[in-house]
Amino acid sequence: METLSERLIGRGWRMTSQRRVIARVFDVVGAQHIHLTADDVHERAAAALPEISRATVYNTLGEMVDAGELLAVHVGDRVTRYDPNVHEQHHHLLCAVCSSIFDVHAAVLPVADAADVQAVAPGFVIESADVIFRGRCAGCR
Amino acid sequence: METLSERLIGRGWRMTSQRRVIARVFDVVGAQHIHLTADDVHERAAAALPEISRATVYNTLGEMVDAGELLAVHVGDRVTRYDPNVHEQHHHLLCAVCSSIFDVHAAVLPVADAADVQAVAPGFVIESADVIFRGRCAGCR
DNA sequence: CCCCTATCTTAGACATAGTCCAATCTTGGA
DNA sequence: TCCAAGATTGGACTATGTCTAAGATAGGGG
Repeated sequence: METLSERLIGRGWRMTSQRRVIARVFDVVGAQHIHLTADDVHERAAAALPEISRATVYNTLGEMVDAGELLAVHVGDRVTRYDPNVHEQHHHLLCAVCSSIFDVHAAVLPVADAADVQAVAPGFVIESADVIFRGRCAGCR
Repeated sequence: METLSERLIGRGWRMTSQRRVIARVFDVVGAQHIHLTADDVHERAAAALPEISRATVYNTLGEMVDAGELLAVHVGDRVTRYDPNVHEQHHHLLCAVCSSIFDVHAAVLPVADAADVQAVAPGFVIESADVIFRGRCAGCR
């Protein structure tokens, strides 16, 4: 699979040094099971490009989400995390103790009962579902 | 069903005017489909008790969640909403346009494929699942 | 009924995550 | 090489939530 950097070039994005380092943060760690906060990304990007600003990191991550190249993930704290695994439909497993996040494929897509949906919100059309499975990972049990 | 106020007394909580007013915010609106933010609650509580402080509202809501009398709901913005419907297992329907939230019963409990969970997070034990169904309500289509 | 103390409430400072803006700089096509 | 569109910047600003130390109060024991 192409790297994030390559896909951005393919979209015709102007390739600045800032965007290159931000994309590389996700390239180097690999596409699986990465859920960095914006400030995590800023910290890692700044290791390669010390003068990069927080505003640029926030702007760029937001643009990557809009372009569908990153997924914004929320697990109940107030922080947005960014997940480069946009090519496989998946949900998230969250350890209640250590807050580790894992990508997981739900075997059964959650389906809301149609009659119930129409009872509580007549005319509502469901387009997608996000699931957070909560539990404990091996190390925290 | 008992009101929230009554249940708190049953738990042996000291009943201050502040707690009474906060509980009544949830009592008056009814138990279904209420998802107020802390500042919403503060505003409504202050209508009855103008000198109530934000800190008290935040503390009290947190204690009610810890006691299992309110549910803290997160739908992807950075705000915690408080849901008094703790007696029926349910998930949430979120309108992408107007951000209305509805309680809904998922007919099929989402179940992660056991083999996949063990592949990505060996030893992980799932204890619960939160689902947010995203879509559009009748008025926003 | 009143007092005492454990508990609750308070104002405001602080923390965190994210947004916005006007000035400046840079990329990449002509 | 030049230049305009677009990207980046620092820092002020907003929103949501947390913390602290001082003062107030509920409600049980006497």
